[in-house]
Amino acid sequence: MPDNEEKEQPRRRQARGERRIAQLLDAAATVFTTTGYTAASTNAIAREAGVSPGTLYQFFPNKEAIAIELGGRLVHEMQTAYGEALAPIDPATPLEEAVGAAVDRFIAFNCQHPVFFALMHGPDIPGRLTEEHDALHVALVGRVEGLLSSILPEAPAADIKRTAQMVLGIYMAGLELILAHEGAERDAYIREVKTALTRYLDPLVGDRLGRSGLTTTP
Amino acid sequence: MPDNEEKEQPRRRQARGERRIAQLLDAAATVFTTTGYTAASTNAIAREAGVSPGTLYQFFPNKEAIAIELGGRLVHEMQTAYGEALAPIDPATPLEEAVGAAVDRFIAFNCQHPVFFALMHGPDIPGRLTEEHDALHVALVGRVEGLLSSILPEAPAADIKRTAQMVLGIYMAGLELILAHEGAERDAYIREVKTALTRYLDPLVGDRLGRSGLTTTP
DNA sequence: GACAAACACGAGCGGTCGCTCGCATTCTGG
DNA sequence: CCAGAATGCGAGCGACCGCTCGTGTTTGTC
Repeated sequence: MPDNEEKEQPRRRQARGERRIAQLLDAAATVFTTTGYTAASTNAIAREAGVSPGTLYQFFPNKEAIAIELGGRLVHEMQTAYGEALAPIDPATPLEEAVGAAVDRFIAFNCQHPVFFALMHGPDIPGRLTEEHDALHVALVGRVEGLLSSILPEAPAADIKRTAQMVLGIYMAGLELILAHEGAERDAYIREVKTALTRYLDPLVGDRLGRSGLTTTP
Repeated sequence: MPDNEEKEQPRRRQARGERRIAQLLDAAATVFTTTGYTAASTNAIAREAGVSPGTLYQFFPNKEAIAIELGGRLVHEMQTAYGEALAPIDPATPLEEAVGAAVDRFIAFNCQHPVFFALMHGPDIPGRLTEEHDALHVALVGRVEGLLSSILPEAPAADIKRTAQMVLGIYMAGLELILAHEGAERDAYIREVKTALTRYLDPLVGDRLGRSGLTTTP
């Protein structure tokens, strides 16, 4: 069977259809952000997009598929974002700068796409999306682990893993505070998150670089 | 109308009724923990408690009231718990001990009552319960603020507030990790949370106690 | 212009959920 | 012991939600 071009794609989208899809995803983003996934009704999404429920179901087989598609696009964008944010391991740059740059990237992304936080942190997200979120999470943890173990090659893997998880946890907690504030106060919280992460990590990298760490009772 | 004893209390509970209420609240706790508030159905709670839906509604006017009552009791217990955990400001004890003791208290509470975390962190909690949660949160932040400002009397109130919020945020993030693990790994995460909090706060109190803080470029 | 496919509509189907109501059973006070 | 309150039951009501389907309109192709 050499010429079944795709597994299933008897649908030739027109330009109008692509526009509708984007329209519906935008509407879904706002509805999901305000009410969460479960409480969001497909009729409400269609209404927000200015179309009928039937129209919505011409482009998405069910409610979950909307979240999947939306989440998928966000994850894709996120991957490029954190690829730029965490990829280059530059041992020469001081910790504060590295942390600051990474945090700034992620903050910018989450401020541009508030749905992301809402979709990925609700306890009511559909199964398929949970997998994507978990995959993204372990990818992020893996990246941080890679950075940490390149700086601390002698540390046990389990310790590295815990530290990476804590780093992400601290960042997430800070992100919630950051998104809850605006203007100058938001900037202050951004600085505070960077401070917290730097203080948490400084004793680790400080030891290696021969700086004065917080090692007690030498 | 001088003798309307209470606003509304024509209901004289029997011992059996009190037992049923406790039974229903226990059932609600398990259902809420496993499925969250919105997804939890009153019929499921009644089934879990081994009673009929009608019986449930003899003791609670609606689904929200169940969560309210359950949340109220938890908040009450929580208040005594954090009263013991954060009340005594002992400037002599080292930071690590103080943080460690406080964290241990809260961890113990949350491990005994996993509903608390589920109810207070779902995006779908009913309005009245959100108020209780917010009240508890500002109370906790206030306590931490009090502790911090007693140690750092010269620090601006806004900075103290942000630090207190970050402390709670780091703890909450750690709590999620702690609850997600068991046994030795859980203990390791408990230690990690204490480490993170200590490192975050040490430069602040370290300055005051004349220890070597992380103050850069003096 | 003709024809098919893609697009759009919205009433409504099946199902679930919160909650009610009529009635049976058990407890309590006099 | 008995009247009445408290407790218990469970079928089912009304509302909403995800989703469908028959029908009509627009778009691309020849």
